[in-house]
Amino acid sequence: MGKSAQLAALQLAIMRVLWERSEATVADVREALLAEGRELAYTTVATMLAKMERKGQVTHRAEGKAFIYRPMLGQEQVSRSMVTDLATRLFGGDVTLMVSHLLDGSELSRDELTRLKALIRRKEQEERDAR
Amino acid sequence: MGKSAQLAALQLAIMRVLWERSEATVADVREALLAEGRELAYTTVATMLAKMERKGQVTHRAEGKAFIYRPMLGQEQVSRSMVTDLATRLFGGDVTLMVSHLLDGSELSRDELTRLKALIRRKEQEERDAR
DNA sequence: TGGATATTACTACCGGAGTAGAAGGAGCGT
DNA sequence: ACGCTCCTTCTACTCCGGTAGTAATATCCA
Repeated sequence: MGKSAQLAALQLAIMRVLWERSEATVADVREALLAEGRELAYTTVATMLAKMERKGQVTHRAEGKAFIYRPMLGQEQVSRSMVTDLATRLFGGDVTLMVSHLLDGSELSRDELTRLKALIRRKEQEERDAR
Repeated sequence: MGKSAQLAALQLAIMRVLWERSEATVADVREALLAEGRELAYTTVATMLAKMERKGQVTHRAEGKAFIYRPMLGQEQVSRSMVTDLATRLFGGDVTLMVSHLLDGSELSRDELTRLKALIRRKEQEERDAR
């Protein structure tokens, strides 16, 4: 059973950067966050990464003077556990309720709707195969 | 614009009790939480409710000796904002990704799948109407 | 009326997220 | 060799969620 990995806001933002680039220095992460509107001191990012390493969420190796950080949690794993956790806490696990709120809370392009239908069809297929 | 209402774990659990009963005393809330496995001291629940009142999440009126608390946030409102907030933080707002993880992370009955299809059809309809 | 009981009010504490300054080391250009 | 810049390390502080004890107060019952 995959352990439940909950990440707080900034931690998640940092992870997203690491996931995107596979690995990154403190400066890299900081710049990426800056580009999305989060102005943080260099040391703030460094401190966070150190704390996250202590918890096993990331690792680093030294390369020259700087540290290069890599994620230790998969995006899939984190996403899945955070999503299902929220679904549980909010709706007692009723997925349709969750999806319903998701749809209501956001504008959807026709393209996205098409993709959603495809997802469901695939899921139905799996369902059929399983029995 | 409905403001984004984020609730932490215990706060949400308390809210769920209030939503279910419309209103409740501290003892009521405590008992409900106890019934779902959270053993908390009476004063813990009271403190939490007081803190939540300071933030405008609940109100109370005195009736006899005890306070009766009522929620000040709608379940819809909170659900929607928490779900869309997570979708943003996790997938940059890509709803299909979110749904995808939701589907992968849980077993779905044929019934649920049917309901999901209905949801999407309804959404397509809205989309069409809107333009 | 007086004591037991239920309820609120106040205060305190812990841990974790988030934030950042100050200090110290390493490398580089000139 | 010197100073500048980039980097890590250490330390500290604030805020909030969660948790609960103790004190004060109201209520009810015998």
